[in-house]
Amino acid sequence: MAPTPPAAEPPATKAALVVQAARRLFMERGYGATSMDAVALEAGVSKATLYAHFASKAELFSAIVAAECHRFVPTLDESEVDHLPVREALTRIGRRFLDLLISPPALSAYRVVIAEALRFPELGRAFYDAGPATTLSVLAGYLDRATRRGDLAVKDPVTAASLLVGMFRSHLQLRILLGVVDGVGDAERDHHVRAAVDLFLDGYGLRG
Amino acid sequence: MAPTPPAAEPPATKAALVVQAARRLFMERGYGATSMDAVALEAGVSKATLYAHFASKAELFSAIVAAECHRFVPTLDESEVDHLPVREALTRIGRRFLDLLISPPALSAYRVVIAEALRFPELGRAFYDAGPATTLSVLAGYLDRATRRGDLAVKDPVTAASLLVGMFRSHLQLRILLGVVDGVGDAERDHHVRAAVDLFLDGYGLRG
DNA sequence: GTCTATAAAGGGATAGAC
DNA sequence: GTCTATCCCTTTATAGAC
Repeated sequence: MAPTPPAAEPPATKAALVVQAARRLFMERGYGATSMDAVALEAGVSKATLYAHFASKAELFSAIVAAECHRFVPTLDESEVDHLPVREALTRIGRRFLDLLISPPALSAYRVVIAEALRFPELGRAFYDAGPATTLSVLAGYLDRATRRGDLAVKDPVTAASLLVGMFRSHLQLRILLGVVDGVGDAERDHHVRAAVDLFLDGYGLRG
Repeated sequence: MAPTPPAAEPPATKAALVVQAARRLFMERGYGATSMDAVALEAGVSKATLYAHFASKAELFSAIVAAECHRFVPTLDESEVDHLPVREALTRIGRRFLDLLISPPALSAYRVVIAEALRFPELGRAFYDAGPATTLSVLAGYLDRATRRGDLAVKDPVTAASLLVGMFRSHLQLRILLGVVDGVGDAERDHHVRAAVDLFLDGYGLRG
Protein backbone atom coordinates (compact mmCIF):
# COMPACT_ATOMS: atom_id res chain seq x y z
CA MET A 1 0.00 0.00 0.00
CA ALA A 2 1.30 3.42 -0.85
CA PRO A 3 2.19 5.72 2.04
CA THR A 4 -0.57 8.03 3.15
CA PRO A 5 -0.23 11.38 1.45
CA PRO A 6 0.15 14.42 3.72
CA ALA A 7 -3.27 15.12 5.13
CA ALA A 8 -2.86 18.90 5.07
CA GLU A 9 -2.62 18.95 1.27
CA PRO A 10 -6.00 19.05 -0.45
CA PRO A 11 -6.45 16.69 -3.42
CA ALA A 12 -5.20 19.46 -5.69
CA THR A 13 -6.21 18.02 -8.99
CA LYS A 14 -5.53 20.38 -11.85
CA ALA A 15 -9.23 21.09 -12.11
CA ALA A 16 -9.39 22.07 -8.46
CA LEU A 17 -6.39 24.34 -8.86
CA VAL A 18 -8.05 26.05 -11.80
CA VAL A 19 -11.27 26.60 -9.90
CA GLN A 20 -9.44 27.94 -6.90
CA ALA A 21 -7.34 30.36 -8.95
CA ALA A 22 -10.30 31.50 -11.02
CA ARG A 23 -12.33 32.16 -7.91
CA ARG A 24 -9.60 34.25 -6.38
CA LEU A 25 -9.01 36.35 -9.46
CA PHE A 26 -12.58 36.75 -10.66
CA MET A 27 -13.80 37.69 -7.20
CA GLU A 28 -10.97 40.11 -6.68
CA ARG A 29 -10.73 41.80 -10.07
CA GLY A 30 -14.01 41.07 -11.79
CA TYR A 31 -14.67 39.54 -15.17
CA GLY A 32 -13.13 42.01 -17.59
CA ALA A 33 -9.93 42.61 -15.66
CA THR A 34 -9.16 38.90 -15.28
CA SER A 35 -7.47 37.18 -18.20
CA MET A 36 -7.31 33.48 -18.85
CA ASP A 37 -3.53 33.83 -18.92
CA ALA A 38 -3.65 35.21 -15.40
CA VAL A 39 -5.85 32.34 -14.23
CA ALA A 40 -3.50 29.78 -15.76
CA LEU A 41 -0.51 31.43 -14.18
CA GLU A 42 -2.16 31.65 -10.76
CA ALA A 43 -3.25 28.02 -10.97
CA GLY A 44 0.15 26.85 -12.10
CA VAL A 45 -1.23 25.08 -15.16
CA SER A 46 -1.18 25.78 -18.85
CA LYS A 47 -3.88 27.70 -20.59
CA ALA A 48 -4.81 24.64 -22.63
CA THR A 49 -5.67 22.84 -19.39
CA LEU A 50 -8.16 25.57 -18.59
CA TYR A 51 -9.92 24.96 -21.84
CA ALA A 52 -9.88 21.21 -21.30
CA HIS A 53 -12.18 21.76 -18.32
CA PHE A 54 -14.12 24.85 -19.31
CA ALA A 55 -15.20 25.66 -22.83
CA SER A 56 -14.78 29.41 -22.50
CA LYS A 57 -13.96 32.23 -20.15
CA ALA A 58 -17.64 33.00 -19.77
CA GLU A 59 -18.39 29.43 -18.77
CA LEU A 60 -15.59 29.37 -16.24
CA PHE A 61 -16.75 32.64 -14.76
CA SER A 62 -20.34 31.51 -14.59
CA ALA A 63 -19.42 28.26 -12.86
CA ILE A 64 -17.21 29.98 -10.32
CA VAL A 65 -19.66 32.71 -9.43
CA ALA A 66 -22.64 30.38 -9.27
CA ALA A 67 -20.76 28.21 -6.79
CA GLU A 68 -19.69 31.26 -4.83
CA CYS A 69 -23.30 32.33 -4.38
CA HIS A 70 -23.98 29.34 -2.21
CA ARG A 71 -21.46 30.54 0.34
CA PHE A 72 -23.85 33.30 1.28
CA VAL A 73 -26.96 31.38 2.08
CA PRO A 74 -27.86 32.56 5.55
CA THR A 75 -29.05 29.89 7.91
CA LEU A 76 -31.01 30.34 11.06
CA ASP A 77 -32.00 27.36 13.08
CA GLU A 78 -35.18 27.80 15.10
CA SER A 79 -33.41 26.40 18.13
CA GLU A 80 -30.93 29.25 18.01
CA VAL A 81 -33.32 32.12 18.54
CA ASP A 82 -36.89 30.99 19.13
CA HIS A 83 -36.31 30.46 22.83
CA LEU A 84 -34.87 33.96 23.29
CA PRO A 85 -36.72 37.15 24.15
CA VAL A 86 -37.66 38.84 20.87
CA ARG A 87 -35.39 41.81 21.36
CA GLU A 88 -32.43 39.57 21.97
CA ALA A 89 -33.30 37.35 19.03
CA LEU A 90 -33.61 40.25 16.59
CA THR A 91 -30.40 41.75 17.84
CA ARG A 92 -28.52 38.53 17.25
CA ILE A 93 -30.06 38.12 13.83
CA GLY A 94 -29.20 41.69 12.91
CA ARG A 95 -25.60 41.37 14.00
CA ARG A 96 -25.12 38.13 12.17
CA PHE A 97 -26.77 39.48 9.05
CA LEU A 98 -24.57 42.57 9.03
CA ASP A 99 -21.44 40.53 9.69
CA LEU A 100 -22.24 38.44 6.65
CA LEU A 101 -23.04 41.48 4.54
CA ILE A 102 -19.78 43.24 5.23
CA SER A 103 -17.53 40.20 5.06
CA PRO A 104 -14.92 40.48 2.32
CA PRO A 105 -16.17 37.46 0.35
CA ALA A 106 -19.73 38.77 0.34
CA LEU A 107 -18.59 42.25 -0.69
CA SER A 108 -16.62 40.77 -3.58
CA ALA A 109 -19.61 38.75 -4.67
CA TYR A 110 -21.88 41.79 -4.56
CA ARG A 111 -19.45 43.79 -6.64
CA VAL A 112 -18.90 41.12 -9.26
CA VAL A 113 -22.49 39.99 -9.59
CA ILE A 114 -23.92 43.49 -9.82
CA ALA A 115 -21.27 44.40 -12.37
CA GLU A 116 -22.06 41.43 -14.60
CA ALA A 117 -25.75 40.88 -13.99
CA LEU A 118 -26.59 42.27 -17.42
CA ARG A 119 -24.26 39.90 -19.26
CA PHE A 120 -24.92 36.94 -16.95
CA PRO A 121 -28.56 37.23 -15.91
CA GLU A 122 -28.59 33.75 -14.38
CA LEU A 123 -25.93 34.86 -11.91
CA GLY A 124 -27.96 37.82 -10.73
CA ARG A 125 -30.88 35.52 -10.15
CA ALA A 126 -28.80 32.84 -8.42
CA PHE A 127 -27.18 35.38 -6.15
CA TYR A 128 -30.47 36.96 -5.22
CA ASP A 129 -32.11 33.64 -4.47
CA ALA A 130 -29.21 32.42 -2.38
CA GLY A 131 -28.56 35.62 -0.45
CA PRO A 132 -31.11 38.42 -0.17
CA ALA A 133 -34.17 36.27 -0.88
CA THR A 134 -33.16 33.64 1.66
CA THR A 135 -32.43 36.32 4.24
CA LEU A 136 -35.87 37.72 3.70
CA SER A 137 -37.62 34.39 4.01
CA VAL A 138 -35.63 33.29 7.04
CA LEU A 139 -36.41 36.51 8.82
CA ALA A 140 -40.07 36.47 7.76
CA GLY A 141 -40.26 32.93 9.09
CA TYR A 142 -38.98 34.00 12.46
CA LEU A 143 -41.36 36.96 12.64
CA ASP A 144 -44.25 34.71 11.76
CA ARG A 145 -43.40 32.14 14.43
CA ALA A 146 -42.92 34.85 17.04
CA THR A 147 -46.28 36.33 16.15
CA ARG A 148 -48.05 32.96 16.31
CA ARG A 149 -46.63 32.29 19.73
CA GLY A 150 -47.80 35.72 20.85
CA ASP A 151 -44.48 37.54 21.16
CA LEU A 152 -44.98 39.91 18.23
CA ALA A 153 -47.83 41.56 16.34
CA VAL A 154 -46.81 41.20 12.71
CA LYS A 155 -49.60 40.98 10.17
CA ASP A 156 -47.51 40.83 7.04
CA PRO A 157 -44.25 39.02 7.84
CA VAL A 158 -42.70 39.51 4.42
CA THR A 159 -43.22 43.26 4.40
CA ALA A 160 -42.06 43.54 7.99
CA ALA A 161 -38.97 41.48 7.25
CA SER A 162 -38.27 43.65 4.26
CA LEU A 163 -38.36 46.78 6.38
CA LEU A 164 -36.18 45.28 9.07
CA VAL A 165 -33.61 44.01 6.60
CA GLY A 166 -33.56 47.44 4.99
CA MET A 167 -32.89 49.09 8.33
CA PHE A 168 -30.11 46.66 9.14
CA ARG A 169 -28.45 47.18 5.81
CA SER A 170 -29.10 50.86 5.36
CA HIS A 171 -25.91 52.33 3.87
CA LEU A 172 -23.43 50.39 5.96
CA GLN A 173 -22.58 47.96 3.22
CA LEU A 174 -22.75 50.55 0.46
CA ARG A 175 -20.15 52.69 2.17
CA ILE A 176 -17.69 49.84 2.03
CA LEU A 177 -18.59 48.88 -1.53
CA LEU A 178 -17.88 52.44 -2.61
CA GLY A 179 -14.65 52.60 -0.67
CA VAL A 180 -15.84 55.44 1.55
CA VAL A 181 -14.82 53.47 4.62
CA ASP A 182 -12.70 50.37 5.08
CA GLY A 183 -15.08 48.52 7.32
CA VAL A 184 -17.61 48.81 10.10
CA GLY A 185 -16.56 48.43 13.69
CA ASP A 186 -18.49 46.38 16.21
CA ALA A 187 -19.54 49.49 18.09
CA GLU A 188 -21.07 51.12 15.06
CA ARG A 189 -22.66 47.85 13.99
CA ASP A 190 -24.22 47.31 17.40
CA HIS A 191 -25.47 50.87 17.67
CA HIS A 192 -27.11 50.56 14.31
CA VAL A 193 -28.69 47.19 15.05
CA ARG A 194 -29.99 48.45 18.35
CA ALA A 195 -31.60 51.50 16.74
CA ALA A 196 -33.24 49.30 14.13
CA VAL A 197 -34.55 46.80 16.65
CA ASP A 198 -35.85 49.58 18.86
CA LEU A 199 -37.77 51.16 16.04
CA PHE A 200 -39.06 47.81 14.85
CA LEU A 201 -40.35 46.85 18.27
CA ASP A 202 -41.97 50.23 18.72
CA GLY A 203 -44.14 49.33 15.78
CA TYR A 204 -44.47 45.57 15.87
CA GLY A 205 -43.84 44.78 19.50
CA LEU A 206 -46.59 44.09 21.95
CA ARG A 207 -47.93 47.16 23.63
CA GLY A 208 -47.58 47.11 27.38
CA MET B 1 -24.78 88.63 -39.65
CA ALA B 2 -24.87 84.94 -40.26
CA PRO B 3 -28.26 83.23 -40.19
CA THR B 4 -29.25 81.79 -36.88
CA PRO B 5 -28.30 78.11 -36.71
CA PRO B 6 -31.13 75.66 -36.10
CA ALA B 7 -32.01 75.96 -32.45
CA ALA B 8 -32.74 72.25 -32.01
CA GLU B 9 -29.14 71.29 -32.76
CA PRO B 10 -26.88 71.47 -29.73
CA PRO B 11 -23.42 73.04 -30.26
CA ALA B 12 -22.09 69.58 -31.05
CA THR B 13 -18.41 70.28 -30.90
CA LYS B 14 -16.32 67.18 -31.37
CA ALA B 15 -15.51 67.23 -27.68
CA ALA B 16 -19.19 67.27 -26.77
CA LEU B 17 -19.89 64.40 -29.13
CA VAL B 18 -17.14 62.38 -27.51
CA VAL B 19 -18.45 63.03 -24.02
CA GLN B 20 -21.97 62.14 -25.03
CA ALA B 21 -20.96 58.91 -26.71
CA ALA B 22 -18.65 57.92 -23.88
CA ARG B 23 -21.37 58.50 -21.34
CA ARG B 24 -23.83 56.35 -23.23
CA LEU B 25 -21.44 53.46 -23.69
CA PHE B 26 -19.68 53.52 -20.34
CA MET B 27 -22.95 53.78 -18.44
CA GLU B 28 -24.54 51.04 -20.48
CA ARG B 29 -21.71 48.53 -20.75
CA GLY B 30 -19.25 49.46 -18.04
CA TYR B 31 -15.55 50.16 -18.26
CA GLY B 32 -14.09 46.88 -19.43
CA ALA B 33 -16.69 46.14 -22.09
CA THR B 34 -16.39 49.57 -23.70
CA SER B 35 -13.54 50.11 -26.15
CA MET B 36 -12.16 53.41 -27.31
CA ASP B 37 -12.93 52.28 -30.86
CA ALA B 38 -16.56 51.90 -29.94
CA VAL B 39 -16.63 55.36 -28.39
CA ALA B 40 -15.05 56.90 -31.47
CA LEU B 41 -17.51 55.12 -33.72
CA GLU B 42 -20.50 56.15 -31.61
CA ALA B 43 -19.29 59.74 -31.50
CA GLY B 44 -18.60 59.82 -35.22
CA VAL B 45 -15.02 60.98 -34.76
CA SER B 46 -11.65 59.36 -35.15
CA LYS B 47 -9.89 57.69 -32.31
CA ALA B 48 -7.09 60.22 -32.48
CA THR B 49 -9.61 62.94 -31.66
CA LEU B 50 -10.52 61.11 -28.47
CA TYR B 51 -6.92 61.20 -27.38
CA ALA B 52 -6.64 64.87 -28.30
CA HIS B 53 -9.16 65.60 -25.56
CA PHE B 54 -8.51 62.85 -23.03
CA ALA B 55 -5.11 61.41 -22.26
CA SER B 56 -6.33 57.85 -21.69
CA LYS B 57 -9.35 55.64 -21.45
CA ALA B 58 -9.16 55.79 -17.67
CA GLU B 59 -9.20 59.57 -17.71
CA LEU B 60 -12.16 59.69 -20.06
CA PHE B 61 -14.05 57.22 -17.92
CA SER B 62 -13.27 59.09 -14.75
CA ALA B 63 -14.39 62.41 -16.20
CA ILE B 64 -17.63 60.97 -17.55
CA VAL B 65 -18.60 59.15 -14.39
CA ALA B 66 -17.67 61.99 -12.08
CA ALA B 67 -19.94 64.30 -14.09
CA GLU B 68 -22.67 61.69 -14.08
CA CYS B 69 -22.64 61.54 -10.29
CA HIS B 70 -23.97 65.06 -10.08
CA ARG B 71 -27.14 64.03 -11.83
CA PHE B 72 -28.17 62.17 -8.71
CA VAL B 73 -27.93 64.84 -6.12
CA PRO B 74 -31.34 64.78 -4.48
CA THR B 75 -32.79 68.14 -3.67
CA LEU B 76 -35.54 68.94 -1.24
CA ASP B 77 -36.65 72.48 -0.75
CA GLU B 78 -38.08 73.22 2.66
CA SER B 79 -41.04 74.94 1.07
CA GLU B 80 -41.98 71.69 -0.62
CA VAL B 81 -42.63 69.61 2.45
CA ASP B 82 -42.26 71.58 5.67
CA HIS B 83 -45.81 72.88 5.50
CA LEU B 84 -47.28 69.39 5.06
CA PRO B 85 -48.41 66.97 7.75
CA VAL B 86 -45.46 64.77 8.63
CA ARG B 87 -46.97 61.60 7.26
CA GLU B 88 -47.68 63.24 3.95
CA ALA B 89 -44.22 64.79 3.81
CA LEU B 90 -42.43 61.50 4.50
CA THR B 91 -44.56 59.71 1.98
CA ARG B 92 -43.68 62.20 -0.72
CA ILE B 93 -40.02 62.07 0.18
CA GLY B 94 -40.05 58.29 0.12
CA ARG B 95 -41.73 58.09 -3.26
CA ARG B 96 -39.39 60.60 -4.78
CA PHE B 97 -36.37 58.87 -3.28
CA LEU B 98 -37.42 55.51 -4.63
CA ASP B 99 -38.23 56.93 -8.04
CA LEU B 100 -34.72 58.30 -8.22
CA LEU B 101 -33.19 55.07 -6.98
CA ILE B 102 -34.86 52.89 -9.57
CA SER B 103 -34.49 55.26 -12.51
CA PRO B 104 -32.42 53.75 -15.34
CA PRO B 105 -29.67 56.37 -15.16
CA ALA B 106 -29.23 55.88 -11.42
CA LEU B 107 -29.20 52.10 -11.79
CA SER B 108 -26.51 52.36 -14.45
CA ALA B 109 -24.44 54.62 -12.25
CA TYR B 110 -24.76 52.25 -9.29
CA ARG B 111 -23.66 49.33 -11.42
CA VAL B 112 -20.70 51.06 -12.98
CA VAL B 113 -19.44 52.81 -9.87
CA ILE B 114 -19.70 49.74 -7.66
CA ALA B 115 -17.96 47.67 -10.31
CA GLU B 116 -15.05 50.09 -10.63
CA ALA B 117 -14.78 51.53 -7.13
CA LEU B 118 -11.63 49.54 -6.46
CA ARG B 119 -9.83 50.80 -9.55
CA PHE B 120 -11.28 54.32 -9.34
CA PRO B 121 -11.62 55.10 -5.64
CA GLU B 122 -12.34 58.77 -6.27
CA LEU B 123 -15.47 57.79 -8.19
CA GLY B 124 -16.82 55.73 -5.32
CA ARG B 125 -16.32 58.66 -3.03
CA ALA B 126 -17.80 61.20 -5.46
CA PHE B 127 -20.84 59.02 -6.05
CA TYR B 128 -21.43 58.46 -2.36
CA ASP B 129 -21.12 62.14 -1.53
CA ALA B 130 -23.43 63.22 -4.34
CA GLY B 131 -26.07 60.54 -3.87
CA PRO B 132 -26.45 58.51 -0.69
CA ALA B 133 -24.73 61.00 1.61
CA THR B 134 -26.79 63.89 0.34
CA THR B 135 -29.97 61.87 0.66
CA LEU B 136 -29.10 61.13 4.25
CA SER B 137 -28.34 64.73 5.14
CA VAL B 138 -31.40 66.11 3.36
CA LEU B 139 -33.64 63.67 5.17
CA ALA B 140 -31.92 64.22 8.52
CA GLY B 141 -32.40 67.95 8.00
CA TYR B 142 -36.10 67.50 7.50
CA LEU B 143 -36.45 65.25 10.55
CA ASP B 144 -34.56 67.77 12.64
CA ARG B 145 -36.73 70.69 11.56
CA ALA B 146 -39.91 68.67 12.12
CA THR B 147 -38.72 67.78 15.59
CA ARG B 148 -37.81 71.36 16.46
CA ARG B 149 -41.24 72.55 15.42
CA GLY B 150 -42.81 69.84 17.55
CA ASP B 151 -44.11 67.49 14.86
CA LEU B 152 -41.72 64.64 15.55
CA ALA B 153 -39.71 63.23 18.42
CA VAL B 154 -36.37 62.42 16.85
CA LYS B 155 -33.35 62.57 19.12
CA ASP B 156 -30.70 61.49 16.64
CA PRO B 157 -31.72 62.71 13.18
CA VAL B 158 -28.84 61.05 11.35
CA THR B 159 -29.52 57.61 12.77
CA ALA B 160 -33.25 58.02 12.24
CA ALA B 161 -32.69 59.14 8.65
CA SER B 162 -30.42 56.17 8.10
CA LEU B 163 -33.11 53.76 9.28
CA LEU B 164 -35.79 55.40 7.19
CA VAL B 165 -33.65 55.43 4.05
CA GLY B 166 -32.84 51.80 4.64
CA MET B 167 -36.52 50.92 4.88
CA PHE B 168 -37.33 52.84 1.71
CA ARG B 169 -34.56 51.17 -0.20
CA SER B 170 -34.79 47.70 1.28
CA HIS B 171 -34.29 45.26 -1.60
CA LEU B 172 -36.35 47.09 -4.18
CA GLN B 173 -33.36 48.53 -5.99
CA LEU B 174 -31.25 45.42 -5.55
CA ARG B 175 -33.85 43.26 -7.25
CA ILE B 176 -33.58 45.42 -10.36
CA LEU B 177 -29.79 45.61 -10.23
CA LEU B 178 -29.65 41.83 -10.16
CA GLY B 179 -32.17 41.48 -12.95
CA VAL B 180 -34.66 39.61 -10.77
CA VAL B 181 -37.40 42.03 -11.83
CA ASP B 182 -37.60 44.61 -14.57
CA GLY B 183 -38.89 47.43 -12.45
CA VAL B 184 -41.12 48.39 -9.57
CA GLY B 185 -44.69 49.42 -10.18
CA ASP B 186 -46.30 52.41 -8.50
CA ALA B 187 -48.55 50.17 -6.45
CA GLU B 188 -45.68 48.20 -4.99
CA ARG B 189 -43.67 51.34 -4.44
CA ASP B 190 -46.51 53.04 -2.61
CA HIS B 191 -47.29 50.01 -0.49
CA HIS B 192 -43.67 49.81 0.55
CA VAL B 193 -43.37 53.51 1.31
CA ARG B 194 -46.54 53.40 3.34
CA ALA B 195 -45.34 50.49 5.41
CA ALA B 196 -42.05 52.25 6.06
CA VAL B 197 -43.67 55.53 7.06
CA ASP B 198 -46.14 53.72 9.30
CA LEU B 199 -43.38 51.94 11.15
CA PHE B 200 -41.30 55.07 11.37
CA LEU B 201 -44.13 57.11 12.84
CA ASP B 202 -44.96 54.37 15.31
CA GLY B 203 -41.53 54.96 16.74
CA TYR B 204 -40.78 58.59 16.14
CA GLY B 205 -44.22 60.09 15.88
CA LEU B 206 -45.86 61.97 18.69
CA ARG B 207 -47.81 59.79 21.06
CA GLY B 208 -51.33 60.36 22.07
C1' DG C 1 -7.78 69.79 -33.92
C1' DT C 2 -8.75 66.22 -36.90
C1' DC C 3 -7.87 62.60 -39.89
C1' DT C 4 -5.72 57.80 -41.76
C1' DA C 5 -2.70 54.36 -40.83
C1' DT C 6 -0.10 51.73 -37.80
C1' DA C 7 2.59 50.34 -34.00
C1' DA C 8 2.88 47.42 -29.79
C1' DA C 9 0.83 44.64 -26.57
C1' DG C 10 -2.60 41.61 -24.71
C1' DG C 11 -6.40 38.61 -25.00
C1' DG C 12 -9.31 34.36 -26.11
C1' DA C 13 -8.92 30.19 -28.09
C1' DT C 14 -6.65 26.07 -30.54
C1' DA C 15 -3.17 22.61 -32.90
C1' DG C 16 -0.49 18.97 -32.21
C1' DA C 17 2.83 16.33 -29.46
C1' DC C 18 3.07 13.42 -25.44
C1' DG D 1 -5.37 15.40 -19.55
C1' DT D 2 -1.56 18.23 -19.99
C1' DC D 3 1.93 20.70 -22.17
C1' DT D 4 4.34 24.19 -25.67
C1' DA D 5 3.77 27.08 -29.26
C1' DT D 6 0.98 29.78 -31.97
C1' DC D 7 -2.99 31.77 -34.50
C1' DC D 8 -5.83 35.66 -34.95
C1' DC D 9 -8.33 39.27 -33.40
C1' DT D 10 -9.08 43.30 -30.42
C1' DT D 11 -7.31 46.90 -27.70
C1' DT D 12 -4.83 51.02 -26.23
C1' DA D 13 -2.22 54.46 -27.86
C1' DT D 14 0.60 57.19 -31.21
C1' DA D 15 2.94 59.03 -35.75
C1' DG D 16 2.60 61.98 -39.28
C1' DA D 17 -0.05 64.46 -42.85
C1' DC D 18 -3.36 68.22 -43.36
